[in-house]
Amino acid sequence: MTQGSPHDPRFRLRLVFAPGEMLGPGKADLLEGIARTGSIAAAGRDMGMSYKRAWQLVETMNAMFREPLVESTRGGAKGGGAVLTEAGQAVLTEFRSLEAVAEKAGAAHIDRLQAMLRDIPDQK
Amino acid sequence: MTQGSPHDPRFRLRLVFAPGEMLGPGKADLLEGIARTGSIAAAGRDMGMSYKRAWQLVETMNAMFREPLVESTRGGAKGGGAVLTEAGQAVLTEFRSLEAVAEKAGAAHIDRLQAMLRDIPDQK
DNA sequence: ATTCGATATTCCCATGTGGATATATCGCAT
DNA sequence: ATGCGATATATCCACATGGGAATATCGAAT
Repeated sequence: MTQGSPHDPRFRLRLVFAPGEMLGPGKADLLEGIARTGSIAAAGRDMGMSYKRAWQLVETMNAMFREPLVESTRGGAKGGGAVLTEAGQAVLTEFRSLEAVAEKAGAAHIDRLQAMLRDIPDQK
Repeated sequence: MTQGSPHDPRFRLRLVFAPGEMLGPGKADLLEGIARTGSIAAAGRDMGMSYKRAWQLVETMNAMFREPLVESTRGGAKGGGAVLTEAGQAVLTEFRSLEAVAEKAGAAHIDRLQAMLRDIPDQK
């Protein structure tokens, strides 16, 4: 009887398309952060991720999809920044929807599994 | 238009109940292997996993659930062995069902994401 | 009593993942 | 011209994860 809001921390879903080509919560959160902050560095900071790692994730995402998901600019008044491309928005939306429908579909199973745990965590 | 049979390698789902308490494809495969072979070591070998790791996974599973999922015996004619308890069977079945319904529910989203890849992997 | 095969448990080490750090570059604003 | 802030990129290193190997233990069968 636990209802899964957009981000249920219990439920993690990852798509493995090929070795080294995967999409999961980490990259999704990063895309979200970039969309919100307009910066790779700021997005990384917000989720306690080093800039190096954040940038690496962006690089692999841009490489694995037909069109880049993140567009970045250097220099300028604010030093630069990054924004989601149309493809980036689409991927993010699609993945979030996937998470939502998948978890909703499996909610009953998740609840039954959780009920079998020794110490049932605070539901949410 | 890709149909997800029981084990679609693209789709990986993990439940994170608490730090150190998670259930995903690895443990599920191991449970399956134990049920099939009647041995922790054999199950580990079958999936290229060291006995040490297989045993560790069994240990954590037995610890995190109210009742142990795997019951093991030492000594005897065949040296010993391991079988799934009723709880073990239930957890395995429940998790496989979860994977199935979750993937089926998200199939359209998965296909759309895959279609955006640079090189579309061999569907299956 | 000895053998046998699997579980149980420990120790050491290779590996790689990612953090920290340093540096270079860019372009607008002042 | 200089400063600033973010991207871009490489190098070094701490740490955790897990493999490999070694050892002990168990219980039925011979």
